[in-house]
Amino acid sequence: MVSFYDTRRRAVVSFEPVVPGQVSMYVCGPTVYDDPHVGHARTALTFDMIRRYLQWRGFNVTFVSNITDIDDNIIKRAFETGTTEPELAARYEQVYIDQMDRFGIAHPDHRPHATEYVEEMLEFIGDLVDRGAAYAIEGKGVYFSVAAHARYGDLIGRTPEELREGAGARVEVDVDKADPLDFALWKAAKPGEPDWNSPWGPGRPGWHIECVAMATDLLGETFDIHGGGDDLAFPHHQNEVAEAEGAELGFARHWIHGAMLNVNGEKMAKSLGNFTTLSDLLDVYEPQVLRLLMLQTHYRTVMELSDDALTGASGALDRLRAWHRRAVAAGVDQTASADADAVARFTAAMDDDFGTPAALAVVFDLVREGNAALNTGDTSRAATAHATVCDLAGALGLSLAGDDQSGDDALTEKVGTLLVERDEARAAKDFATADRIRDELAAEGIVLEDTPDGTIWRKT
RNA sequence: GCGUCGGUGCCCGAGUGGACUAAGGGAGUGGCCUGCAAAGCCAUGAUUCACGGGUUCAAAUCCCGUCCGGCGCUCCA
Repeated sequence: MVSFYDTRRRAVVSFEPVVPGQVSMYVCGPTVYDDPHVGHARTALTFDMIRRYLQWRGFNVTFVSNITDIDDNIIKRAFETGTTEPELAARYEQVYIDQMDRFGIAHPDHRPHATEYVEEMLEFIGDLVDRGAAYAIEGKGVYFSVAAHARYGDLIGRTPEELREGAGARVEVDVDKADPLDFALWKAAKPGEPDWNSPWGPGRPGWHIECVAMATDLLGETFDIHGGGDDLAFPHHQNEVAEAEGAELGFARHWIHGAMLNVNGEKMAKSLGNFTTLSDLLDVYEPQVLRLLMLQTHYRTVMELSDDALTGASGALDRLRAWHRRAVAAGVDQTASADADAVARFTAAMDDDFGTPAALAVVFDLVREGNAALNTGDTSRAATAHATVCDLAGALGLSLAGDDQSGDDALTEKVGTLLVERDEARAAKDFATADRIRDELAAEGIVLEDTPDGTIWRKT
């Protein structure tokens, strides 16, 4: 049975969806005002992995991930760059989608936008006000009353009292609020800011209310999993919980948070000068290298990004691909069925809080087994290993095929001709000529591998 | 300051009471294979898991203390 760490319950729990066989999950997406960085990619990958695994495991998954297309940062950035908020948001949303596509993150089933849900949010805020869980402050907006939610803080294991002590430690407290912990549901518009009409005057929705409105609209009042980056647990997710429960919605049954990504021991952030956009990184390293590196670290462990780590993952990916090339060249039966024992080990690792590092260890063990089998000519065992590796790696979103070179017919023909020449030279023991051809190809980035079943070539 | 998570080999990084191998990957070294390479296989690599105490028949894993670091404390994936 699938189990995972539930942030709110602070324990690994067995997972049983509300509707057997169906999983509904909502993951907080980005606020689109800048290029996505590698940290965004990690969170996206974490939930992409969870989604793919649950699907591989046989669940029918409905995956929702939003776009926050109106907020303070968007307004500020639009002003700075002399554009409008909708234009800015649309532009960066496209950049986000493009880069995540490039990284191999599957599209969500629904990608709602905050600005499409203002009606629902206003209705929701009105309900909270009617219930006495929220109050308006003239000229400022509408606030949620944390006093109405006794469990406030439970998502991060703190009590309201403890949180009050911390409130104001870094940010000035608004003296108009009834409680320092109260937060905005609706923000009154300042001059020049985009606004929507509401019973409390023109303004725009607060951040937390967006996700509650979108998640419950698309997934129902109660759904299975709510995810997001670890830094969102408080206040964002905590406030979502307060709002939803203030309106007596079942809301998320489980909370999953992905750990941050650090560079040189520090969180990736522009202010620290260690900000790497996903685009820049993928210009240097293949998407699959980054995916493999991230999967080799457990999703709840703070991960370190460095060139050494990326280079290491690149080597690991090469190993996977070399095995695949070799197996295919050896003509193993590609319709062989998977090794049930290995699949069981993989499943056990993944069922235990999505243990991708241990799951990958199973895959690499199979690669060694398969290579050893080919060394001894045991193609049957190699075929089983090959089929299993393909299945399991595929479940994690890893493809063994690598860059397809078949598209470049001219190159294929040219290399093919040279390889024939080289084979003839080798047969005649004219190694000087054979090596000269190999060197020429190497100079063009073509690496040769001689196997008993012929020579394989690939681009580096 | 308060809270929380963590410090494992040259590097990345699993493992949270017990055996089997402190997983797996990268790098290194030795061997095999190869005409030579590449790929691959085998072997080797922490007698030890920040440091100091403690509990236990048994600790990387639990407890206490110290040092160091990440994240959160209403911008944040």
